[in-house]
This record gives sequence, C-alpha cells and structure tokens, in this order.
Amino acid sequence: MMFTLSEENYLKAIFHLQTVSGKGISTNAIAKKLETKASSVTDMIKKLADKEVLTYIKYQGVSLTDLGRKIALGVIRKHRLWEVFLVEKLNFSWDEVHDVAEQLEHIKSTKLINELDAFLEFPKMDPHGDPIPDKEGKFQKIEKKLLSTLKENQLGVCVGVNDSSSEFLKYLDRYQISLGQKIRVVSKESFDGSVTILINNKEMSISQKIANNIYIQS
Amino acid sequence: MMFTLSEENYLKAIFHLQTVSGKGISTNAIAKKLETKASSVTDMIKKLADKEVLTYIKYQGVSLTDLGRKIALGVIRKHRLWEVFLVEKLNFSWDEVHDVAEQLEHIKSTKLINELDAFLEFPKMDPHGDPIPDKEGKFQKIEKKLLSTLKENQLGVCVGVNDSSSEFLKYLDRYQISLGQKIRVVSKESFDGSVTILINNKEMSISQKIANNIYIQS
DNA sequence: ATAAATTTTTAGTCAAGACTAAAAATATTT
DNA sequence: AAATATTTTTAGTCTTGACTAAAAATTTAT
Repeated sequence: MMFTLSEENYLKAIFHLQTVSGKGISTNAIAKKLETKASSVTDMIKKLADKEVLTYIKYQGVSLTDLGRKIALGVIRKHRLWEVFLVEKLNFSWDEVHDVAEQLEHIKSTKLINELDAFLEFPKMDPHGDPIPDKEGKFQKIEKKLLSTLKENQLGVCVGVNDSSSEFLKYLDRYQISLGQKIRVVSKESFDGSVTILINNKEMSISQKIANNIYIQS
Repeated sequence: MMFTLSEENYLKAIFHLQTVSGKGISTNAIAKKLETKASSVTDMIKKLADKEVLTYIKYQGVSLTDLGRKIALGVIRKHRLWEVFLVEKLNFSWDEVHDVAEQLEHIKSTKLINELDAFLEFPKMDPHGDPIPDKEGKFQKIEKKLLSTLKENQLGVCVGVNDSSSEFLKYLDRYQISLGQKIRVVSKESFDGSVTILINNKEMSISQKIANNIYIQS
C-alpha cells in the first residue's frame, strides 16, 4: 500500500498529537497542527480510515491503527535521520534542518534510509534530542522533564526541545543553550512564571514560554 | 518563481530532447519521453510558456528559454549529485540509483545541494559518466562517441552510457563493462550490426542496440 | 493537388486535496 | 431542560495534472 505526501503528513501529525494527549484526536486539533481547515481534515480522515491506518467514528476524533502507527514512525525515522545527516555531514545548524527534512522524509526507498542509517552509524538521537526509531519502529524513551518543572536550586542538563522552529532555536543559540548544556535554576518568579537560570556561570532570566520548551534531565 | 515536480520533469525532458535534436521539440516527443499523452503535454506547455521557461507556437513544438534551460540544468545537477552520493556513500550500484535520484532531484534547498556538492568534493561526473553542471549550470562536454561508430580493430575506453535503465546496466555488469573499461572492436557484422569486442582478453559479441548505448573515448 | 495519414489541439471528465458556507451534532451555559 | 456556543460534517467549488474522444492543422503519399 502506497501513501501520498499528504497522507503521510496527516499520519505524522496524528501520531504526534496522540503521544501528547492519549485520547482520540479531534478534527480541529489536526487542522490546527497542519494549518488547514477542519473540513479538509474530515475528507482526508475518511480516506485514511478506508486505508485502515486509523479508526474514525463521526464526531469522535480518530486514533491510529497499528499499521498507521508503523507508517508514521517510518516517516519520523526518515525525518530524524536526514536531520542528523544535514547537521553532521552538510554543516547545517539545528535551526536550519527542519524544512529540508520535511521534504526528505517523503523519499521512498527502504535501501536509501537503511544505508543512510548505517552511514551515520545508527544514531539514537536527532539534533534536537528526539529519539530515532529503528527499522522496526522501536526507540528508546529518555527520561526528561520541562525546565519549567525544576525547583529552585535544582541542576539539570538540556536534553531536548519541545519546539523545533528556527526562531526558537536561534534564541537558544544566542543564550548558549544547546544539548548537553548544564543549567541550574536560581530562582522562579511566581508572578509571570519566568525563571532565572545559571549557564556557564552567567545568570539570565527566561520567560515561562521558553522554560516550557526546554527538556531537562537531572 | 516556483516550479512543481511535474513542471520540473517537463523541463528536464525537453532539455534532454533538445540536446539530442537541436530543433523545436514536438508535443509527441515529449509525451513519449514522459510516458503521458500528447493532450496532457499541450496543457502543460501552455502553462510553462506563461511562466516564460519555454516558447511555444501552436503546431510547432517548443524550445526552452534561457530561464528554462537554467532550471532544467539545476534539476539535472541535483539528480547527478545525488547519484554520486548514493554510489559513493551509501553502497548503491549504478543500476540502483536512478529511481531514487528521480525523487531526490526535486528537493528544494540551495544550501543542501551546494553543501552536498562540497561534501562529495565537487565531482565532475555521475556514476554513468554524465557531466555534473556546477552552480552556474556550466559543465564540461567530454569527447565521446558511440561504440557502434568504432571501426574494426579500433580501441577505446568506455566513458558513459546512453541508457541508464537498471536492465541495461545489469547487462553491462554481467559482461564486465564499466566506466574506464578498455574495449577493442574485433569485427563488425554488417548483416545485423552486431559487434565482436575484446574485453579483458575475452571475446564476445554484442548486439547493435547495445553498441548504440555505450559511449567510448578513443 | 487531392487524398490519406499523422500530429496537435480542443472540449469535456476525473481524482486528489484543498477551500467556503451552511447544516448537523455535540458541549456548555444558564 | 432550553438556549447558546462550539465542533464536526456535508455540499458544492476550485486547481493541478492527467485522461478520452473528437476536431483541426499539418505532412506525406498517390
């Protein structure tokens, strides 16, 4: 069974939504994620249900089948492997890879992706700290929590980001926040949720929104 | 100006047809090359003429503009660089690269292709001996002729193929014909155009069709 | 120079994937 | 339990790129 670029993008979006909120995924949530309209989503959902990659009950959102999950994981695997390739071999920075990987993830060739995996020496993480599924779709879930959940005076290491937009990643670059960076929470402001952190012996304040998009391992 | 996958394929096809037969390219020729129907070609031609990548006069075939040629060369550059990548880095053989490169050639990112070029150390030829255009679309034309044009007892080196189909390339592999291979013409059969050649001290006979798809430098 | 054959174009359809506007179903208030 | 608000679906339209069948133009043959 063959899937179009659009179908793959829907499956990927639904997979991501599903890992956040365990329940059935609403038409509106998918529309928002894919920046399209709810009516378009309804159309596509019907097609995907026919192809048995998701289950769909009118007015009740959708949920991926095992096949659907497998296909989504295949696309995610490709996306993340290409990101590693771009950063490690082609001098891309972590804020430049997303758009190109969005294109490359749809190239169809099992040999290509498995050889690429081997060429990169089977990386386990992409440049944003997200795990790369193996051929069978298995990947290791690492222990991580949002920087915003750390208490005052706790120390942690940045192991991932929750937003891979170029804008956010450039912000992190400016403040020397990268994967592996040690971060200590100095104080938290209950008024606006902002956090004062210590990085490389320098103190700085970051907004709650920023703190909500940085993953930490303590 | 942005071009769709289909538009790029039309431009590439027309470019290739144009390099063979200098004249205006007929609707039918394009249809044949792209395995589509003449009526579909007429439709697309109109769109491409509107975009000023080719000139078109009803009932008289088409011809690329400078812009059209530039875009075609860009796609060809990408196709051939990806082929080199697949063979040199990912263990593809020369008969496996075409279909994947047909997909990869449409990925849009100037940085990607120029970094890939650098990563591969600016190759001048793809795995089939075809020249790779540089950033500006320039490429070296190498002196080559068809094996079928060699006279009896002449010696040459295989420098390219005229058909990149997996089927043909596998045939060449079976008979140990690869780029750089020395080939001597022992005799030619005027009845069917077949050619007896000497490769690695072994004599063999190849059909005229085969001899018409191997490029030689003497 | 006509007739016949071929090529090219036009006209009308179709499928995929998106959209708008409106209707239907479900959820939330009061 | 209605009334209101929100979400979801339906119905109908649009664009892209392809198709078939038929008409028009051009070539080739007699």
